[in-house]
Formats: sequence, structure tokens, C-alpha cells
Amino acid sequence: MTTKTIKNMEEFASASGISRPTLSKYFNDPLSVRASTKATIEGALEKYEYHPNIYAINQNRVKTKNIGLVVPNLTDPFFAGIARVIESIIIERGYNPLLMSSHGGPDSEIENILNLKLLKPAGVLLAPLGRASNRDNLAKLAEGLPTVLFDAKLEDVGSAFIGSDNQKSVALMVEYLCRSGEPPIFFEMKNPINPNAYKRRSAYIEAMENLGHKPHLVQVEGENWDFEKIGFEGASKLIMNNDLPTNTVLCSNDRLGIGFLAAAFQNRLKVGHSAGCHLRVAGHDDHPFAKYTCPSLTTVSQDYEEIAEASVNSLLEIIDSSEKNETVADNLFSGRLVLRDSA
Amino acid sequence: MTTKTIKNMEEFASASGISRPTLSKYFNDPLSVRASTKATIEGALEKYEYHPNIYAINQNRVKTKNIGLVVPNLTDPFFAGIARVIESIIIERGYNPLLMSSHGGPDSEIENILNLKLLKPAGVLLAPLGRASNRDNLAKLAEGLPTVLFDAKLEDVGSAFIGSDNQKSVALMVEYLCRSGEPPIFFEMKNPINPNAYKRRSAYIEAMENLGHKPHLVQVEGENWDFEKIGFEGASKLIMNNDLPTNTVLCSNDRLGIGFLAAAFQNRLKVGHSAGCHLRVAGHDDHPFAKYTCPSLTTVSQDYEEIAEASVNSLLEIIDSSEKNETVADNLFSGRLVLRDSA
DNA sequence: CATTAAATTTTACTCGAGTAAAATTTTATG
DNA sequence: CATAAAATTTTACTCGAGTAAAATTTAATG
Repeated sequence: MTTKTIKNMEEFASASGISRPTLSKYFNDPLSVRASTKATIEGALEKYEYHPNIYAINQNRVKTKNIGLVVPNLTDPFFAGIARVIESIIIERGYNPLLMSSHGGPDSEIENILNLKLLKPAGVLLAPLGRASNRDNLAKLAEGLPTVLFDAKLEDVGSAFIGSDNQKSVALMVEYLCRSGEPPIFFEMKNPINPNAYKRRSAYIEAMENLGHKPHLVQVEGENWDFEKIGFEGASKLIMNNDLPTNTVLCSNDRLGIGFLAAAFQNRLKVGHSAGCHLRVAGHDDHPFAKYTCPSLTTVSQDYEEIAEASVNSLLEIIDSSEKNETVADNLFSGRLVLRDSA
Repeated sequence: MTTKTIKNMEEFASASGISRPTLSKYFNDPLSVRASTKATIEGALEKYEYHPNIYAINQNRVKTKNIGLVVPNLTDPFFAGIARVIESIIIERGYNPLLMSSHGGPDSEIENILNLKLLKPAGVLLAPLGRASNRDNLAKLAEGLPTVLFDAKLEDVGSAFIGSDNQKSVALMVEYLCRSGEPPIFFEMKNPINPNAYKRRSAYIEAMENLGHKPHLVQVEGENWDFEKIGFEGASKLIMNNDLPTNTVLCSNDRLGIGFLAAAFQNRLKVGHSAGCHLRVAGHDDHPFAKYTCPSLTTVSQDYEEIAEASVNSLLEIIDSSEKNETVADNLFSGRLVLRDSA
């Protein structure tokens, strides 16, 4: 038990009897050395405590094993959830995730990417803020840096996009609602920040028209990410002014829906599809709390695992191919209808 | 506009006419050089694009400007929220936050700290998992590394603790509930992971006894962090078996409360303090969605800013004082009663 | 067992800063 | 304006790996 403390690879080389360059090779890829050598090294690693110095390792590398993961807002359970899944996949693939949130707005988004670039990452997975994003700036920063967008797409930024097929999933929901009751109105923000919202809006319109119904948009004010509040206040006004043309409401996302449900409850409107209910409300995203709203929220679920896996795969593909401007085709996943009590 | 690309400090030194050691000093602390020198450097920085190489900077440093921020679970809005506030304070103070989540359990918590240590951080802000934490291991890792615990305390780990004064805040709520109606039962998990839960339990018992009431604990099964689900299932059983001895329930935290409210709703129990209600339900924490539950949840709010600020302050104090085993006194903040519709 | 291919070791150089000590310049002070 | 104090420059060394090239050892193959 000579638990002598090892300071650097040099010392570990003499302690283990393996040359430093071979050790270096081992730490970069344990399988790149002979099995017997690997065993010797791992034996020594158990005996001595040694970890390569991360800073020294990366100093000369043009590209590190770091992968940036930038999301708009970790306070939003959707992003917290997907970030968590993506992180574990990145680790699984032998990379090191660096998680950052752009909650401070477009400037903070740019700054995140700048800070990341100083860390010479192998690539970046970016869920952009959306409309608010400083697109030109992002595009410039992403040049030469393998970048995959997920959740929201920005034209000319990054070389791949993974997201949900709003077109399909909204159509799914609209069809269900029409089939089972009155055609829905669409409850959304007037100027959404997230591009998905625009896709959902037009998907709603198209789906309604396809079914021979007249689309009806209800657009509430609100500029920030405080969707529950925006939904609550918008719905409250709507209900008080008796402005609801039908008994069925499709919300652009679950968080607006949660606000809507709260407003309905406070105004003694019974929500649900059973007899005696005044209103049906549906959402989109399958928010983690959608199961526990009152009543539980009918919605469309997005498969976190699927989106996460596809995003990481695309990025690693681009990193490995090392071809300059490889562009991978968009990858859209269709949601699954989740029927609960609210609609 | 000689926008020649600068590779290293050497080149920037000749480009700017300032010697490398002085530049080095400037980048470590811009105010440590003469004002005129500072101006010259900053002029050159606008003309040339140069950023010191982070890895080279930190290679020789015993301590970097990194501060680790480890929370149990970023999917929990409380931690997402507080992490966000802490991050911005850390940046404000000139440090660089490294955010990690221990959602994978005690092993992942240990691994987070290990990974952090490789990055030679100036200190760590740790919200431990709690009972599940590998305490001995954490204590060993924290030795010699300035560590401040927040949210949950572990004996002999870290040199300071910042959290909420459960004793006071629970008493506040119990008194309110008793004053305004029937004394509450306490709805909680049988074996909570979080130490706060134990403090709240005994605070409840004490407060009830002080008021001359008999405490009544209702303890539901559940081992993980899926509190809404645990609350929902526990409450459903309770309601179906007609096992509620009073009409007032104090939940150990808001997430359990959210589950409880959903169960009550699905069982057609009216929750609230107005006439015709069957049940009063209160929570603890002021979860971001507590405002939008049905009915909105009466709870105790914790001041994120306050806790965040105090945590960072304690840590920086310890870092700066550089005294070996300085231990700062615990710092407990008392919550504020937030009265809403549910109780 | 000879031959070849693969893996490892040796040697030597690189990367981009931090930093200490001595020499020099600049600024502040009286 | 002389002098002391503060800031800067010069010089030179360090840190902990990555990595390329040549020399050597080991393993695989027939």
C-alpha cells in the first residue's frame, strides 16, 4: 500500500512502469492500447491516486471532449427535463456536457456561446430563445463550430435541427377535439417568442380548414416566459368578458393551459368532457405537471428520450465527419395524444 | 484596421505594446494596473480579438475562479429557480459558476464533486441530496475545499449552512391554520430524503403541542423525488378510505400539496376556506406553480434571493479568508406566510 | 521459427500562460 | 526638482500534458 501521491503523468509513468506517451494514449482512449497494457495501467490506477490535469490536457487540443448544452430557461420543466436526458446521453458517449441557460435573454444567449467557445468544445447543442435570439450573431458564432439546434429552429444557424412535428401533433389534437365535441378555438400569445408557437398556430388553422371548420385565434398579450401567468390573465379576461365562442379551447402549450385552468377554476367554470362541464381545455407538450392539474390536462406528449437521442446523434455525426459544412436533414418527431380529463 | 488574428498573450503583448506579465496581471484583475495602462490595453482589445486561453490560465493555478454549484435535481422548480439566482450572483462577483445536478442519486452527487475537484474550483455550493447522500464520502471530499451547504444540512460536511428556518415557518403556518379553523394534520412522506422534511415534522409536532393540540402525522410511502405522484397517490388512498380525522391538511411541501389537491379534485372534495368547502390544504415552499393550482395554494414562501445571496457571501468569505477550517455559523431565514385560496 | 505488423518506448519539442526577481520607468510627494 | 514609492518591463523558469519521429519490443501469422 504505497499510497504515494502522484502529481503528474510523469510520476505516474514511473510508478506504473508505463511510458508517458502510452499513458497519454490510454487516457484518450483506453482501448487504443494493448489489453495487457490496459490491465497494468488500471492496476496502477487502483493503487495510486492519479487523474490527468484537465487544463493541461485541453491546452493543446484544438477540440476538447466538451459539448455545450444551451437551453433558454432551466426553470421551464420541459427544458430541465430534456437537458437532463441529453446530459446523460452525452456522458454515455464519452463526452463532457456543459450546461448553460440563456434565461437572461438574447445577450445572455450570445454570451453563453462565447464562453463556450473559449472552452473549445467539440460541438454545441442549442435550444435557442427563438424570435428574441440574435440570429445573425448566433449564425456567425456557430460557423466552424459543430452546432445542432433542437426544440426551436433558426434559419441559417447550425447544421441540423431536431424538434417536434407540430404540424402533425396539432392536427392530431384538433381532429380529436372536433370528433369528440365542438371544434376548438386556439389560445395563444400574440407575439410568441418560441417559433414552435407559430408552427402550431398555422398547423391549427390548416387542420381546422381541412375539417371544414373556421379557425378562431384568441391571442393574449405577454412578452416573457411567465406562461402560466400570461395564460391565467388572458383567460380571466376572456371568461369575464364572456368572449368564448365555443366550449373547447386548444392552448398553444401546457403552461398556458395550466394558467387557463386556474382562471376557469376561479371563475367556477367546470372543465372536462363529462356531463355538466362548461368547457374543454387541451394543451400541448405533456408538461410534467399536466397529470396533476385540476382536471388533469389532455395534451400531446413529446418524447424527451427520442429528441435527446436524435440531437446528440446528429451532433456526434457532424463532429466525427469533420467535414466542414455538412448539413444534416431536419428530424421531426410526431407527438402522441395523451387523453386525460380536461378534454 | 489591422485585424490581424492574435494567438496568444505574447502576440497581444507586441500588438498592444504592453509587456506580457503586465497583461497577465490585467486579465487577473483589471484594476491592479495603472489607469493609463488599463486604457491602453482596453484600446488594443477593441482593435484586436484576443481572449486568454482558459486552460493555459488555469493550468498552473492551485485555485481557479470557478465555483461549483451542485443541486439535487434541476427538474425541481425550487432548485432550478435558486440555481438561477445563485448563478447570476456568482457571475456578478467575478467568478464562474459550474452548474451540476445530482439527479442520478448519491453516486452522481459524489461524481459531481469529484469532477468539480478536477477543475480546481475556488469553492463549492452544495445542496445535498439529504438522507440518501453518501455523507462520509462527501465530508472527505469537502476537506480542504471551501464548501457551503444550502437548503439541506449534513453534519460535518462543509463549513457553513444556509437554509430556511423550518421551525419558525411551520409554526407560523400551524398557528394560522389553528386560528382560522381546525388544527391541521401533517401530510408527509414516511422516509423523506430531504432533512428539511424531518425538521418540519418536529416543528409541526412542537407547534401543535404549544397550542394544546394533539399532533397527527399522516405518512405516505414513496422513496423518490416524484413528490406530486407520491402526494397524489397517498391522498387518493386517504380520501377513499375516509381516513381524514380533520378538515385541515398541512403538507410537508408544495409538491406533495399539488398532488394532494389533484386527488381531492378527482374525488370531488372541495378545497378552500370558504363556505361549502370540505377541506383546507396548505403547503410549504411557495412553489412557482402554487399560484396556479386549483384552488391556489396557501403556503410559506422562501426568499430565493436572500438564501442565494447569503450562500454566495458565506462561500466567498471562506474563500477569501483562506483560513483552513473556518466554520461560519448557520444562517437560517424565516419564511413568509402566503395566504391564498386553499386554506 | 522467421517475418511482419502492431504496440510501446525514447527522445525531444510544443502549447499558453503564471510568476518570481531584478532592472527600469513612471508617478506622487514634499 | 529630488526622492521615494509604485508600476512596469525584462528575463527566465515552471506547469502538465499532447504529439511527432525514430528505435525497440511484442504479438500475430503462416
